[in-house]
Parts: sequence; C-alpha cells; structure tokens
Amino acid sequence: MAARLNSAQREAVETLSGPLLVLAGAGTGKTRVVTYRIARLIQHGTQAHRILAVTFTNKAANEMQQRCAALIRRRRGAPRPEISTFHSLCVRILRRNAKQAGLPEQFPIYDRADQESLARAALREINVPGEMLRPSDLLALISHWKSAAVRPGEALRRAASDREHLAASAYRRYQKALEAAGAVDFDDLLLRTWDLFECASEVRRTEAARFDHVLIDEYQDTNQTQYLLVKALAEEHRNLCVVGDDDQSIYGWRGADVTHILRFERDWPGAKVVRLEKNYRSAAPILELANQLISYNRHRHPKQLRAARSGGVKPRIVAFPDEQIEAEEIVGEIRRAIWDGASPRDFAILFRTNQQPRPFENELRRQQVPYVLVGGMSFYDRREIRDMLAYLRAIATPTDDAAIDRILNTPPRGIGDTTRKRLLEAAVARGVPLWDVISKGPLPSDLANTAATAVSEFRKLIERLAARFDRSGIATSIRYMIDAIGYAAELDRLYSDPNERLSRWAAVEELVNAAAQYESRAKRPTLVGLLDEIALGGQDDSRDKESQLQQNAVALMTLHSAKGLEFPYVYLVGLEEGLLPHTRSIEIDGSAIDEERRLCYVGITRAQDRLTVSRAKTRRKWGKIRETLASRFLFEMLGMSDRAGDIARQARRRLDTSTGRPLPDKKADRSKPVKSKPSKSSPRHRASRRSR
DNA sequence: GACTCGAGTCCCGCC
DNA sequence: GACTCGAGTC
Repeated sequence: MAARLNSAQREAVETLSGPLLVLAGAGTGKTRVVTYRIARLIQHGTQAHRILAVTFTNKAANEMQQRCAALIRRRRGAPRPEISTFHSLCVRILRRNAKQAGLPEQFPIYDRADQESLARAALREINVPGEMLRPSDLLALISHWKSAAVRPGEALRRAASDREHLAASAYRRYQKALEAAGAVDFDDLLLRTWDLFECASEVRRTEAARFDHVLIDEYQDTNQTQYLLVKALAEEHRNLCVVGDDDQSIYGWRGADVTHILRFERDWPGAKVVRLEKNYRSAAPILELANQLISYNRHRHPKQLRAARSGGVKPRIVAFPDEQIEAEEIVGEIRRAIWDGASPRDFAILFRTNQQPRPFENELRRQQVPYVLVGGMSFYDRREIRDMLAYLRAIATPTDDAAIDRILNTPPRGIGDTTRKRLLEAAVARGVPLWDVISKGPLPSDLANTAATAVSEFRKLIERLAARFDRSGIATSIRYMIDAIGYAAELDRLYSDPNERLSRWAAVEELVNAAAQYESRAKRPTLVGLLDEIALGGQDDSRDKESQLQQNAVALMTLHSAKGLEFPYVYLVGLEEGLLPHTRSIEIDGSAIDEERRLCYVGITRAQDRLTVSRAKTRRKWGKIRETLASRFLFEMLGMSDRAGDIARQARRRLDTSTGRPLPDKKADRSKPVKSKPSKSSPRHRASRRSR
C-alpha cells in the first residue's frame, strides 16, 4: 500500500512508535496519512480496538471511519479502531464513571439555548445591566475560562475589571445552576473528564490503558483541556501521533492554542517531525496566492506548499457594485457553467459571517440552481424540534430544569408567567429541581386554583408519557407523545401559512424517522442514548454537513465550516475590511488579524482548479447602505504590502471615528478597485452595464 | 393568561 | 432588515 505514498507521507506512516508530529499543509494528503497509519499499525499486530483516533468534528470522524473500513479488510464483528471526537470520547468516559465524576447516572447535555437561559438567569440574579454584559458575552467568557481549565474561584481571583468580576460571579451561579440540574454543558464534557482524571488516578489509568496508540487530528486546534487530556492518555506508552497545520489554526476564539503544536517537540522529547508540503489539491497559481498571503503571519512553522500539478488558471479578483449584484453575477456564472456540463456539487461559495449567504440564497432559488446551506440553522435548532427534544429530555431526566421550563406551557395550557415564576422560586428556595416541586409538591400556596389544576394536569401528562416510554420502543413512543400533547393542533394555531405548517410538521416527522433510525442502528437503544447523539452533533441528523455535501448542489458555507473540504470551483466572497478581517479582529489587532489571515488562507486553499475572490463596493447593513473598504488581504495576496498597510490604517481610523461602525466615507476607497485582469466575460463588465 | 404591536437591539466564527 | 421584549388590551 505504501507505493501510493510520497516519501514524506511514507515516513509518517511507517514511524510506528514514539511521539510523532506530522506538520501537514493544506491539501497534502493528511487524511490519507492518518488512515494508512492506522491500517499499518493493525498490519503490524496492534489490535484495532486499541487504537484511538481523535478528531474535532463528527464529519471528520465519520469520514475517517469510512476510509479506514475501506482500507482494512475486516472480519464481520471484528473490533474497529476507536475513532471519535473529543466530546464523544469524554461522554463515554463520563458515563462509564458517572459516580466518581459526581454526576447523576443519566446526566443531560445542555445545548446553546439551555446555556443561554442559564446565563440570563445568572445575570438577572446578580443584577447585571444588559448593556454591561449580555448573555452571549457571558457564555463566550465562560467557554473561554472552561477551555483554559479555569474554575469560577480562579476566574474571580483573576478578574481585572468590574466587568470581568461580574462575569466571574455570574459564572459561579451559572455553574451552580448547572450542577443543581445535574447537567453538563459542552465545555464541561472535557473539563469534568479532566477533573475526573485528576481526582481519581485509577480511572485515568484504566481509561488510558484501553489504548496502545493515540492519534490526534487537527492538533493546532486543541485547547488547554484537550491538551491535558491528550497528555493523560498518552504519557504511559508515548505512542502519540499528532497531525496538524499551524497555518490553519482558526479556532483561537474558542480557546484553541496554536502554541501546543509549536512546542510539541519540547513537550515530547525525542519526538520525530515530518513535514508534508507537497500539495495535491490546488493548481499552482492558487497556491502562489495562498503562500504569498500567509507569509504575512509572524509566528509559524515556516512552510511552503509546492504544487504537485503543473499549469492551472490564475485566480480572479473581482469587485461588484453591491452585495446583490455580487450574488446575481456569481450565481449566473455558476448556472452557465452547469449548463456547460459542470456539476453543481463542484462549486462552493465561501463567506466569513452567517449574514452573508442571504442574497446568494435568494439568487440561487431565483435562478433555480440547487444549493445547500451548510451549517447555520440546524435541523435541531428549529423551534418545533427544540420543543420535541425538550419533552424527550424532560421524560429521560426530569431534573432537567431547562427542558421542563420550556415545555411547561408549550402548547399553552394555562401555566402563565406568574405561575412559572412561583414554581421556579419554590424550587430555588427548597433547593430541588423544578420537577420535584411539580411532582412531589406541595405547590406554592399562592397559586391560583386554575393554575394549580393546570400544573397537576401537566404532571399527569409527563408521567403518562414516561410510562409509555418504559413500555414501548422509542419511535413509537415519540409518535404517541406528539399526539398526546396535541402538537399538530399547536402548529395549526401558530402558523397560518399552510406551507410553513407543512414544513414544520415535516420536521417533526423527520425527528420520528431519526429516532427510528437510531433504534435500528444502536446496540442497546435508550432515550438518553438518542439524546446524547443529538447533543453531540447528531450523527443521524439527515441534514448534517456530510449528507448535505453528498447532494448534488452548490455548497454555501462559512470559512470555518469549509475547513477540510475541497472543491473544483471556489468563490471566496465579501473580501472587505469589517468582514474579512472582521471588525472585532480589527479592534483587537495583532494575533486576531493573523487568525483572520489564516481563515482567508483556508478559503483559498479549498480551491482545486478555479478560484474567484470577490468583494462588494457597497453593502447594506441593518437596512442602510454603506461604502466598504477593500480587504487588506486582497493586496497582501498580490504582494502589495504598502497598499495593504494603507488599508489597515484606514480601517482603524474608521473604527476610531465611528465607535466600531464603519460610516459611509466619500473619500475612502476612491482608489481603483483591486486590479485584476477581467476577461470579456468577467462579471464586472456585465455588472457595470446594469442600472440599479 | 394570551395576544398584538411598536420600540429597541442585533454587530463573528462552532463542537 | 429581522428579531426580541415589554407594555397595553382583551
């Protein structure tokens, strides 16, 4: 099998023991190296189930599983290598050792919306004015603390400003509420596993001893907790292989620390380092642009991607009058290419923020080009699905206050705000979950008679549903549940538009299907198991990234979602100061801009054959039209350092004079749009003919 | 307690 | 522009 590998790849595959760092540039066959290495280990006598490979996304884990399965001839029922994300790995460890971890046997995993309601409650409790600290700000801080393994006490000690002090107190309350509900949030999955390893060394030893080899993908994106976990799992046998590219570290904002990969050799003395620099993905002119751009970053392992292919088309850089025309022209071009025989799935439109795809979606629909918006509003974020899941969680783990709170009056059953508040107050005062107040009583004495009746009806409903789930299969019980709560009637009531009603109802049915699929797939299906899968990114989410990308449709996604993918034709859109680099990063400057630059680099290196980079000269934001400023990266990728520097200074000036909001500025950007060599059919020519 | 309407807010990326 | 929240009304 080694014949299909180049010499560097072969070296990485054949180094079978000891610490190994594979510095893999974009498109250099990293996945191939990892899967071949796993196959080689097995060939050399390592039992498959004693190999652990950790990825960051479910998509990467699934893909790696499939590739390994294709490579390893396996007897039916023979063990497989354990390939999973950090989060799934930690859930399994915590569920196996729930008692030692101080968790109830069936703990719920809180998602973003649950976290937000906890954050809101915590801020209310300590009377923090909304303009000082919003729930989303608090959650970002908490996540940052947790990914750096900082507990509330430590956060309080470290607080340098009033705002941080308040946030740290809110963090303490947030954590208390989480513990009271016996729940964990996403960051807790990692942090509590680390705590468990620290407090119970026998658990750490047992868990680490399950594996003889550990592989970590995308090592540049590990945060502090993940770094500690990796150490704990591999320090005994030292058979650790990490793979990554410091130039593609784009998750600094959620605690990823690029220094982990930069100092690997110091952490693991005797480590071998292999560099993969031969790029099999992109045409040479595309790589030239990428190399040029990334050379502006300071702290990095020096690398130069070399194209394995010769020839190729020079990337285009285009400016459009506004974002509407940007969308129209790009979609028009894609439509014509499809007419000429290209396949829709060969195209990707990449952007920085989630508000950018809207005009593209409209155009794709109008011009009848099949497309798929990857990420964004997920199936499981839909209101009706969230409602159903809240019921399921309340049934599986009644201590889940967030779930009970959501369904208490959904559909409306006469339990209004006042009643809800009184129940919550009683729960807090008694130090018990909300469900205990409802089910065991006594109900607060000041409840109105009608309210008390409604609450006890609600209790009976949940008990009846729980009994049903005990008796029958999951999908069957969910169908019964939807019926029992009268959800169809609720949808009729809420949505007058029959199309919307239909689409919402279809989503509900889809959930039943997902549950049925899970039931047939899982070895021992349980409601908690189903909810775990969904919380961890839903491997059975038929609308998830992977299956979305398998459809023959143009892919629309953020640069963050695009990492690890490749397309023959890539449109990297909205290259403007304020978007890429984003305003928030311009404010911070320095390393934040470097990360934006890496993001842009990731975008460029997704393209195989043709790359188009575009921007709009004006853009509508909150209903107002504003003139934009070309991104500094456009000039950097062409090696025009001076112009890039000018732009950076202008962007900062705009920020200073407008408290963070770019104002229309007649003088700004009067300079010619970035020079490109538009062919006659270039969208720019056609765009200028349009009057609008 | 449920519903409607208008003012104010939204200001990145995600497992 | 789109969404949320709170005051006012039934």
